[in-house]
Amino acid sequence: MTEPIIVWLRNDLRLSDNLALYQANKKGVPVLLLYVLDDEAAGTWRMGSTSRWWLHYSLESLKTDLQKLGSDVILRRGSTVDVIIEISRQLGVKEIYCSKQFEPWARELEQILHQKLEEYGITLNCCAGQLLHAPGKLCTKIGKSFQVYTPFLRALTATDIRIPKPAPSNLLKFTRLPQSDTLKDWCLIPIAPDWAGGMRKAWQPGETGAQKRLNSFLEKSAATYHINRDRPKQPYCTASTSKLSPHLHFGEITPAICWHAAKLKAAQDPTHSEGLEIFLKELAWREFSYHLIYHSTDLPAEPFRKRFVSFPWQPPSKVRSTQLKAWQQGKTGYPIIDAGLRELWTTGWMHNRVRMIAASFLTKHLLIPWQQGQDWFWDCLVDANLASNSASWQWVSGCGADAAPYFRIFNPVIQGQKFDADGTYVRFWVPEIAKIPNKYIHTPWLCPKHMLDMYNIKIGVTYPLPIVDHKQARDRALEAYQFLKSTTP
DNA sequence: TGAAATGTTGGGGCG
DNA sequence: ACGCCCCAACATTTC
Repeated sequence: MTEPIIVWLRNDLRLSDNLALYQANKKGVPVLLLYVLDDEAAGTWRMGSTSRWWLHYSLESLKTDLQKLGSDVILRRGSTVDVIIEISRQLGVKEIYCSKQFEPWARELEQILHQKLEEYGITLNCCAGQLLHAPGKLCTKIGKSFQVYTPFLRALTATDIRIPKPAPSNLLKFTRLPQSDTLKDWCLIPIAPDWAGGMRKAWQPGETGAQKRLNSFLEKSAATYHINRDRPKQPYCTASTSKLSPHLHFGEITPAICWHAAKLKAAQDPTHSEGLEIFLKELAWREFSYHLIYHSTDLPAEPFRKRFVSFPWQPPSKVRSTQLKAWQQGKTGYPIIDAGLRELWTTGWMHNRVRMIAASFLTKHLLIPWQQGQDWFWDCLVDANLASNSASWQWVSGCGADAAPYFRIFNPVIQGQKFDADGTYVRFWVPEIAKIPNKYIHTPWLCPKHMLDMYNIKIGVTYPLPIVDHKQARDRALEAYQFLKSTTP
């Protein structure tokens, strides 16, 4: 009886372009797929409730796909190291394949596992795949890591992107399957209360859903992506953006697949090339985030630009907690911000432009530390990704790599008027002010009283007054940022 | 992948 | 006819 190879699945819940699976399967011996839910290893960054919701359906979808090949995935909870060693010894496994993952805790886990397995004479093969290039590979001419996005992008596009591997057409069956949990055991989806209605409406987790999303993006949205990506219009519908982020995060599709598909489409149809150029740049931002967290493992906790360590954030207080809560619940009194936070709460996702506006508001108008926003996003986002989340929060608040300058403070009114000119987005997510005409949809507090009376809207009662005055908040933020000038970089 | 303040220009109304 | 003022519209700079 041949002993099987274990393919330890992590954020690579797919069959196509899965290098670990592909290489293991080439060996011609039975392949045992294993997923371990290990909250301990992830520590602070254990999956949030929304990610867990996604995970449930992503695994379910994977199971369905595997069943078509007569296979399945073993589910276990607990310490990854213990589980893998237990199963390996039980079945006499000599070789394990997995995808490399680059979160600091995941790298640590990989290292520990590697050592432990060595003691038992078991080999751990970590394959690349979740990124276009292994972080650490791209560096400047003098061998340093990139601090700025544009040169990083140049280096990235100058390098060949690997060709995706096909999904295996058959897997050797393994009959002596070890004990497995069921998805139900893990209680990943909410029962009472069931808060996931909006998520179900918005998403189809899993590899099939990911491929559908990519295809519909390439067909329907890519041509105008460079223009429409900044406009958060239609809720739930195929948006002007790709909405691939959660699929990419869970590895239901790889950036390499997206990259080549976009390149191919642009070559076939030149009218799509301008939009697709921008799409590729967005994939590169994702890479850049991983590049940053690879070289700065404290990125989720500490400002990249160290002079921000002593930045005068608003100290914890009752006022600050109240403001944070208003922001989280979408009750700041600024329609575009409230719409964004409510979209996040309902669907587990927020449009990119709105993420920037909302993050700028939290860190600059409210002077609340970016980590607080990061934590909220971590728990609410279906695409919660340690690298992107921390790099982006730092970017917005001015302390990140190649960050937005500190004085770039979004005016939530102007941003709303610019990118949600007809108020479609705001009206959907903030229905209590939906009847207000366009002219005042982003400034309901300026709407003439007789109109508000007509619509039965009471600003300060049925919809909040702005929790801070824009001008005052802006001046306060600029003042707070003043000290950075005198500090050495 | 800003916004606001400040500076400049040029057309039109007007004496 | 001409200068003056007003103020968009656009450009520059400052935060």
